[in-house]
Amino acid sequence: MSEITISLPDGSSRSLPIGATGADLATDIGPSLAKAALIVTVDGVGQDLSRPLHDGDSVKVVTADFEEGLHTLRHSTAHVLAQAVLDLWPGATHAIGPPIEHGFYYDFELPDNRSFTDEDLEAIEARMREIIVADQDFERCEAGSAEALDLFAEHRYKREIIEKVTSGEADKELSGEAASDGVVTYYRNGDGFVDLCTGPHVPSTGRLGHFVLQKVAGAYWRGDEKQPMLQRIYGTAWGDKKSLKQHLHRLAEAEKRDHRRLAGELDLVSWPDALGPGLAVWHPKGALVRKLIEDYSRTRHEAGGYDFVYSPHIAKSVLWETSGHLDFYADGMYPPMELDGATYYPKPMNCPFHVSIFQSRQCSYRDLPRRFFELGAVYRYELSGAVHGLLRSRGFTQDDSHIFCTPGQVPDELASLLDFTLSVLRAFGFDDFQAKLSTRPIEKSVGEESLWQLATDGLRSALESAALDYVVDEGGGAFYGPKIDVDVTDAIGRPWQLSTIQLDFNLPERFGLEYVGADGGRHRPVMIHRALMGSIERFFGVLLEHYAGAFPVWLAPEQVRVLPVADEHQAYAESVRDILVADGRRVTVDPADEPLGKRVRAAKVEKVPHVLVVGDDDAANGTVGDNSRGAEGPERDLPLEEFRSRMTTAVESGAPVAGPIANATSFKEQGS
RNA sequence: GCCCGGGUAGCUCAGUUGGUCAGAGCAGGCGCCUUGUAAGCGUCAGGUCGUCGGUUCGAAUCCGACCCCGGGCUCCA
Repeated sequence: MSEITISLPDGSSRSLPIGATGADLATDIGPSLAKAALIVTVDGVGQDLSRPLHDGDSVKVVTADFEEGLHTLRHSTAHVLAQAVLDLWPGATHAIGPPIEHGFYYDFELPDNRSFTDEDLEAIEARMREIIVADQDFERCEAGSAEALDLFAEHRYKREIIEKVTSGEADKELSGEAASDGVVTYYRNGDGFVDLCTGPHVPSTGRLGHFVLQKVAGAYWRGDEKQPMLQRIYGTAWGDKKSLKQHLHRLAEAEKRDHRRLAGELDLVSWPDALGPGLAVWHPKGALVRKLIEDYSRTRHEAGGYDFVYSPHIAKSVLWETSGHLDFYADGMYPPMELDGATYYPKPMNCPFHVSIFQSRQCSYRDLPRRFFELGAVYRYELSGAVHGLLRSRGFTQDDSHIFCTPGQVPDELASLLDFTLSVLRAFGFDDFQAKLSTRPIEKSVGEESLWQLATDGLRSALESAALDYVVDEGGGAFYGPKIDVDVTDAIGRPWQLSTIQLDFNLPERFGLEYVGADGGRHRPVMIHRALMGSIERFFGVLLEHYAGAFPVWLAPEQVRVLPVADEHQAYAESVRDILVADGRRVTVDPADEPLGKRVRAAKVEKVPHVLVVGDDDAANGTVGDNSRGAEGPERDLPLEEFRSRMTTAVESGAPVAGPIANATSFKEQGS
């Protein structure tokens, strides 16, 4: 046999001479593909174009249009980054440099423990471009471990990887960096630059170039805070100039949506230095939106069979000892206060209080499930570097509930809980969900196997009946029970983890919770912790970014602004306002002491959904000119009655009170 | 907590090598203008240059400590 047969993704097959490579295959298919090809996948596994194919291989020629192609391109760009850094700083050493979403990074240690500056980034980028222009081949090599250790004698992190990999101790992250089976693979290019790597890589550096270096950051070696802090350089890389440009544009757009920026611009929330990190104050407009969100939450919970409860912000240490928080969560708690000989802690969670309420009287199975709901403010000592606007703060309010039920009630309770969760999130314009089911950890956990089984099956069938996309994190659950986390995708495609439904077999045990069953005996209830928005503050921040500050009408702090054309229309403007206010709308009048254009602009900048301009014609005819957010231009001579009824429709469709939401997408349109 | 970069008026920022460097625009106050859909004109007021210490004849500028902010890392049972 002098030929091999290769099958292609479209089901066709091709014959090539023995010894033909991926590059040969691409050339055989067509010249433009040959030019665009970066690697091939053989039976789904990436491989350099220069490597030979074998008879019967199922091969895909991969270009930058495929995820694997971009991945390789970014990985190869990371190699060039390392090459440039090692060129420019003799004595520098490189650690790991993987591709990541949208780009890549590489970790380094520089001589004398120095770090990179912004000017360094420019120099590195310039050197990288020289390497790319030189069009150096990426050459795949193999070595025994002793030989490899010798090759990387000057590079302690590479040696550590080789040792870990060859002894079989490598974790997932490291094994991608080197090789397997006693053979170490590495790549060589240019004048002797070598890097440990399993590949594959693009054929030569000339295939790269649509990249920018973005930032320098510190990163612990192997992500362990006990290990040395390395210098990480992040970059982004794409297959062509246009994609790179688009990506940079998206980053700029995301920055414009930053909730911290919008919170200031729209006068919603601020973080005075005097309060301390992670602690915000809510200005009237922000507080109004927050109140609308909270009111909606309360209304839904009231209709959903929840009992409202309240609990204090601090409690004696015994409560936290019983709950176990002082054992496994002390680092996250604010420090204690000594009062009257007792030790009090600010609460990091609401659950022990709700448990206390459950304990306050004897309970029959007929009373279950009991669902306690509280917008409970908690305080957590987040690391100073972790604090981030409203998305990660030290004081926040959970839309927290604890449900106590019998084991038999668990499946139904979970199913209705998940429906409830999704329905509430949809009301805020989220309709793209991704869930994660976390199951029993392999190592220590509490609770009987049958209970874990029941709860995990319950969660799974709830996910399935809600037709929700989900992934399973095997063994990823907490030691005390399985859980579901729900992510939403926002208007520009970013995921946010909001909701959690967490089973707890531990707290009922620790507090000795009981109910009296139908058999007259005492039984232990199952407890479910759940938060839908998670934290009201964080949810508000996510909404602000989701809507880019343009809240839908039902949430907008100011729904309508009336602008009289001149002073003589002030009285009519006020009468329009009064009529709308009587309808329950939030309306202001901006008097004519500035030019109309300026006042229109101010209202637009503040993202008021409806700007009504009223002049002579309007006062005479009972009309308004509606310049609504997102519309192409103003709508003149609109009868006020018509505007009122449109507003009623808009507000009512925005905040459904109960049950499944039929037209969830409509709010998104209003928000745009 | 760790690495890097920052902190000048309410906001956004300019301030060269230490020496008329306390500045601009917007926002705010007061006048004028009376406007038909995204910035009218004039004028006034505003700052312990994050804080505290140091170097210097002299510090927004140099040094140290601390506070706060940003980007990462770690963390988010």
